[in-house]
Amino acid sequence: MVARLDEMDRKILVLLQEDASLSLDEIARRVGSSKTPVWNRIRRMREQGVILKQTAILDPEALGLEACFFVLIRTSEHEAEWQRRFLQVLRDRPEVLEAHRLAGDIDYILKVRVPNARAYDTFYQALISEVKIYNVTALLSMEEIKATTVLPL
Amino acid sequence: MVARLDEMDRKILVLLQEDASLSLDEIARRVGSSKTPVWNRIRRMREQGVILKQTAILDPEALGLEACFFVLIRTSEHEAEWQRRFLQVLRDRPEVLEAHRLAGDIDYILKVRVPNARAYDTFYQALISEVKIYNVTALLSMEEIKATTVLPL
DNA sequence: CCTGAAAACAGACCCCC
DNA sequence: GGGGGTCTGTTTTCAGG
Repeated sequence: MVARLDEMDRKILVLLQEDASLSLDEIARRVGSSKTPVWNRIRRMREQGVILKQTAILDPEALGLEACFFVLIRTSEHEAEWQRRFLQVLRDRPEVLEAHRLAGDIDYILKVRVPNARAYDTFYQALISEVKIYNVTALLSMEEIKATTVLPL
Repeated sequence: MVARLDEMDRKILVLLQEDASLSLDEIARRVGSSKTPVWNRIRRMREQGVILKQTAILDPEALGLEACFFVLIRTSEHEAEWQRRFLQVLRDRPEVLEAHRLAGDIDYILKVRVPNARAYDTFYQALISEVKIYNVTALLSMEEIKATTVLPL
């Protein structure tokens, strides 16, 4: 599962995380190599699943998605069928940007992006109507201090 | 701050969020337009800051970043100087992928990606040695159910 | 594994509608 | 604001060291 990468691979990944629109020539120049080897390494890392996709990062505020909530969920249900339905709801709802199953007394955490608090309430009502949940705490973000997709290499 | 976008702009953004490596011709074909108008719209959305950047999304597991923590922080300090130092630490630390200032009794939430629990402890020790913090709860992710950069349009 | 060249392709920008 | 064409640069492939 863990890919074996050398220093050159890592340098390429650092650059691609910063700006995936860099040309091969430019990447090659910055890592001290040339086009073809860089291209082969990128292709290999794609095939290995190290590079998952190439995406455009948008500004949520500019799109009117001005509210961000972290939702802490406790549940009494731990049956397979309940969990299957719960996960399906999370995956189907586009306002759920992240969902993790946790260790400890809180069972799940969600990150939810919506236009405003009203829209969060709509989401919340829909969620609890679809699956039974024991306890929910919503943490409202006042300020996004940092948000990056760049992983530490 | 909120950009005015029409249906065509939104369709283009949906495609670019899915796969930013699509060619202009391909995007134009799928949204029912042609190269030049699509190119002009993308350029405009870049200039407006709707499109922030283009990036490669990597698989954290494949890079050996197998531990993910959500960190809930309470602080007694609310002075400007303390806050400035705290935010600087968060921005400087590459393992902090997200940081939000919250409303309510929890002051901050962080998302932290590290190779393992040992590395989290190292981060935690460094954090509390650099700034005074009243109370910290770390939530360990057992399973990433969903993680997307695709915003709902 | 790298270099260098060649071919296919896509981006950027024109002018005309 | 959209459409077509063109030049330029980039990606991708391949032969050879």
